[in-house]
Amino acid sequence: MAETPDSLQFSSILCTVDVLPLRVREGRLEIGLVRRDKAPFKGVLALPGGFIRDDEDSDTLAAAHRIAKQKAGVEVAHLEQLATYSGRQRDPRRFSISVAYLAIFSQDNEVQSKELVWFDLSSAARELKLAFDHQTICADAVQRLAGKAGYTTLCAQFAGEEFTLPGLQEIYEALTGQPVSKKTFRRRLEDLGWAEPIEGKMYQPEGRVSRPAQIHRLKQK
Amino acid sequence: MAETPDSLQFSSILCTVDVLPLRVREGRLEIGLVRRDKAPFKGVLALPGGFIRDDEDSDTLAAAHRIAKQKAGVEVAHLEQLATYSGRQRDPRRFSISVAYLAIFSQDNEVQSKELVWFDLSSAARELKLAFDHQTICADAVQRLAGKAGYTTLCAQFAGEEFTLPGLQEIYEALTGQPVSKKTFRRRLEDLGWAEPIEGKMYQPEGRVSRPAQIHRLKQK
DNA sequence: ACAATAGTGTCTGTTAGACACTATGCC
DNA sequence: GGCATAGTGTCTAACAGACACTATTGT
Repeated sequence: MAETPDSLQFSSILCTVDVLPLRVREGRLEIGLVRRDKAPFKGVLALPGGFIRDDEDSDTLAAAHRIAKQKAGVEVAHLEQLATYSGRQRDPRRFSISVAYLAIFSQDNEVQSKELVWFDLSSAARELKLAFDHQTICADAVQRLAGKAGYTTLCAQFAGEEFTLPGLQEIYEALTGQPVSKKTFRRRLEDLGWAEPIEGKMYQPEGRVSRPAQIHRLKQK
Repeated sequence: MAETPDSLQFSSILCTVDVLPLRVREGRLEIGLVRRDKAPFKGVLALPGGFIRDDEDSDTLAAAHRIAKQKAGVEVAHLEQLATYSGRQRDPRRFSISVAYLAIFSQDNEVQSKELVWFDLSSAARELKLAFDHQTICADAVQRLAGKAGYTTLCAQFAGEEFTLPGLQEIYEALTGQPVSKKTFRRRLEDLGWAEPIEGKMYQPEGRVSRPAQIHRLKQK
């Protein structure tokens, strides 16, 4: 790694982190965007982001945590690195590097933020005009989420501590964009074996006239 | 992204790229490492890497290309971003960011390099003492390669322009670490449909007494 | 003919999905 | 009982893997 003289080690590269605030509402996968209040791209929709503070942040994950908390007001359930975007062209000012993180907000505690505006993620990736290369980043996120929904506990991150199987399935379908048969979904869950029922705890929404659903949680270990 | 005053935009963050030179030889997935000739970690095995030159490199991918070419001597068949590693602790000098790239060298043109020393990747990830957090990076690479071997053209990148199905299967097994039944492997390939035989072109190694194998290539489009 | 590897045909156990059925809550 | 949703049983068609078979080369 150390190939260049010390004089080169202070670079003029912009080091930033962008977060993709994500949630599932009413069966739709949504992303929270902000309207930029500064140049460049003033007034344009963008991912929330910020410079890495090498004095405050211990690493880029910590920077993502700081930015997510600051923009969303609540603690993020799960942060996961998506990819890093860079180039001399992507920021009109100069060469920039941005490490992008998926920031998953669970249905447990609603985001209360005046800054964030929520959009359907796949629409944002296809139709919205976003600042920098943020549209590309959103498109990559769609891919990643669909790919990992099946064989990881990602869906449960969106759900929160406790969840019902119909609720989890709704999240799964929002992430993949595909409907699944109820039986198939539950069988796969059974096989993976990372969920367990909370004995005797049921979920019945306000004024809903139907059989209540068994509440589950992630197994520890 | 622009939240801080201009004075903060020149950071003292070390921006680097690390490449993971990868190849398959005799059914083993190997990684090429260098022995560092400078501090920190002088004399220790490490991934080849270098600082991002914001004047020469158009982005981190270009930087990875430059470094791969420089260390390996030949053109790399495929470069793919793995992840980004960062922190105030990982480099003893100061806060550093490193974007890691998988650099796949095909069996078409052998790497001729005095600098690179080749190790079994999974052993390197488990047993070798490497500089910085390079051991973690190698472990992540093992995961990524095993995961993507099945449903992408990754194996074909290792093979090169033209390949035989037995050869491709050997690569697949090296990446996943698992044997596959010949029938299953070929059926999957058939279903995915991204390979096609080159009519009439066969492969017969020097002095091998056996039926020759049909040579294939990737379909365009 | 034989050794060695390429490539195929077929059988069988497993799995995904459709669909119909039962269960349980509130009115 | 009726409605709505939760959860299960079962059948079928597709698929994966094992294994044995055929094919093609050089000696």
